Amino acid sequence: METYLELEPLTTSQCNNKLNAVGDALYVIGGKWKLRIIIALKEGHSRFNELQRTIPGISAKVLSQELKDLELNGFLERRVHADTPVVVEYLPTAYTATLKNVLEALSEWGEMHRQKLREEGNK
Amino acid sequence: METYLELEPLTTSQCNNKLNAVGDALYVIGGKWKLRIIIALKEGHSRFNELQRTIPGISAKVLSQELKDLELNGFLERRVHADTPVVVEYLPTAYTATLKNVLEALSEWGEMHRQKLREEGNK
DNA sequence: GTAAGTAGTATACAAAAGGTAAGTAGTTAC
DNA sequence: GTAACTACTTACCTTTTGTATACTACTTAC
Repeated sequence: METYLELEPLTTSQCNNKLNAVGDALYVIGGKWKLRIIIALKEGHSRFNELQRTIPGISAKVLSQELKDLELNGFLERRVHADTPVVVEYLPTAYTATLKNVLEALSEWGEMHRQKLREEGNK
Repeated sequence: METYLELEPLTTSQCNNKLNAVGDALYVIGGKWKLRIIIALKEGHSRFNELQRTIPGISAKVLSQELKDLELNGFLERRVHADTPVVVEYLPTAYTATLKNVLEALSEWGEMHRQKLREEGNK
């Protein structure tokens, strides 16, 4: 369509692919809690109440919803141990490991951004 | 606190830092549209209606809101050319460039995820 | 028996995010 | 003058997300 600007590195369709890919990613790992939960899982927190304590501000209802969502999308396995005290474990799957680069990039950028805000606050 | 698992690479405070950093990042670039708009800006689309055409599904209201937000957070510069037909340009700033790794990681992961979904659909 | 911990669900409500449709105010084209 | 394009704003509505509180059901501790 309108490619009237001198330097446009991507074609319209390539640009749309990139837009869609980022959209797809945000669709499954976007939102306030998904990545936080995934990080907590990767750190070894596997029990419901433990996760709720680890992630500040999340309610039982939202945690429950998000865990179901993450299970549906293949990011975790819900393992129920039907022993005397019923214990439920949420464990990250191999697919979760594919998010490594995303998590690193986001966490690095987030730290950098926080640093920037701190500096601006001191002005 | 509970470091009962054999392999826990981060301390509790390091884990919290990571959680917070990702939270900070999602706070400014999360949501349905922010990254899409940033990508469109980086592709050289700079005018309001052009952006609206480039980003499928966004309304004028939401685009307007998000542009204000992005400007406040230093991701773009709003340049008004007060010539006869008033032209407004939205231009990505140098700070936007710091998102490079984040965008690449997200777009790569998104493509991979889409591929996975396609394969599962064919089963 | 009472309190606290396990893993949640139910219910009601509030707030935030996002979407629709129309309007404004000016310019340009025919 | 009428239609279309520029860059939005406004009012209203729906959907999503989150909060708060209570409740189930079972176990362990005192």
